[in-house]
Amino acid sequence: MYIKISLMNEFLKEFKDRGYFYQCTDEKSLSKKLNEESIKGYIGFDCTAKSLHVGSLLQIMCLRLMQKHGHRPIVLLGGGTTRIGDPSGKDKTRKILDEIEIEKNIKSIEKILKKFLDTDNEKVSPIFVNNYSWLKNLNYISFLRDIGKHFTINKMLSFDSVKLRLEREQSLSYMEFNYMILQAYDFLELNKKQNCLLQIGGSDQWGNIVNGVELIKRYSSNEVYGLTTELITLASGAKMGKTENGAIWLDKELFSIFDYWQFWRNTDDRDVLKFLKMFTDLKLSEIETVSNKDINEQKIILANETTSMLYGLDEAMKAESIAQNSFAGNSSGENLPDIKLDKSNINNNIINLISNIDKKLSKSEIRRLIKSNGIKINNKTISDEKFIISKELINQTNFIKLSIGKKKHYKIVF
RNA sequence: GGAGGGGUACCAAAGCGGUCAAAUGGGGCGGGCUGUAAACCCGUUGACUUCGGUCUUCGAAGGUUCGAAUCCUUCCCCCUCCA
Repeated sequence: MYIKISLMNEFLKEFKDRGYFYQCTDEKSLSKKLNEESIKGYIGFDCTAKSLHVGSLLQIMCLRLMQKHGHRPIVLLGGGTTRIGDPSGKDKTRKILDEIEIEKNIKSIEKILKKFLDTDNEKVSPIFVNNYSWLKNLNYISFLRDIGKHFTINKMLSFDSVKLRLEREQSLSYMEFNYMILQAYDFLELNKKQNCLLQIGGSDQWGNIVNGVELIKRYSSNEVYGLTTELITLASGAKMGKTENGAIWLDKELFSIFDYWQFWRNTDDRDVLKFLKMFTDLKLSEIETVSNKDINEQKIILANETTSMLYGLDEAMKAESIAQNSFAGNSSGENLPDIKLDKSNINNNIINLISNIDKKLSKSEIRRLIKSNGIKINNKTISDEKFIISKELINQTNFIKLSIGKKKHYKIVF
């Protein structure tokens, strides 16, 4: 298993050095292959949501890394498999989405991926495929005969995705049970049509990936490879990219650029170095230099790198200056993005005003916030829930600054 | 198909006729300490409120009762064992 460093392929080496690597079906042979030629490799994305979130970022980084080393990524948008639902890591059967929604999701997800990937260089530009195009026409009987015969139930039952579900006594439908076969079939299809030799996925995809590799071996005797990435565990034990208020979306409509920057800025000390390696383009040698800096500076670098990768340098800089401005003591909030409110909010009650800004907050919650000193107007704590937003509060430049807690600041323009 | 167990707030889990808007833990939120970190401490965690209260919640629908998360009936869902 051990490979001399000198012989190890550059792509694989970086894959490991950056902490992506979890396991590989045949590392030595894959390394050799990658050294010999430029190959195509694929990653499948689920299309249950209208956007991707930070949880998919590692996979996206893998696609970028392939490009960087001259290999061509295939992005499989699971229009077909999303109709089934992957049981891996799930306790319950997911909602099954309707077709129109899935198609919509696919389009917007593709758009996001294109922001991350190099689409100009023809040799490595990503190939987008939708497995619905081949899955929809499958004939059940011939599929069972050609593909189904290569799978034994005995083995399928031994895969974690199935085993765990059964052990926990949660039901697993026959439909979901078939998911792994379909994913294996996807790989076969991509191998046949695109000569795709590699599938990358999260470590929870190992079973599905191995199935594909073995199916191809049996079906066509081709040798293909599977590679999985480390499951990202945060120091706090929480899941990466999920907060109480929802996912960290890679789409400014769903999650603002500033909040995205803030997400990275607020990284746990213990995760900073790991994230710099995983989610930035900084060279490992640069990261070493960075890691000697003050921890908060490191976080700013991390936030700038990740934000500019998705939204461009200008936006990242803007976010940084907003942050500096709103967290540096008694700033006026000048640089915050404008939130326009109707003039009728002048002379309105503070509770109504906040409720108009953040629809998710109930009035009871706002009252609670006021009681516990969580609300500020122009940096002054408001302790009276009957407080009226008077004209006098609005400053020369025609806005007021509203702070909810320590981290949420709004510039309200009338 | 038969026998049993169970469905309680974001999650887990108590309650088993009134004192239950519902113990406790986790999570979340706010405050304190700090570094926009962690750990720790405090508060809070159904909605609306003129702060007096009012309204809606314990799988669903009915019923008994002055009064139900708690008792009864029917239905739906989950699990275990037997066939």
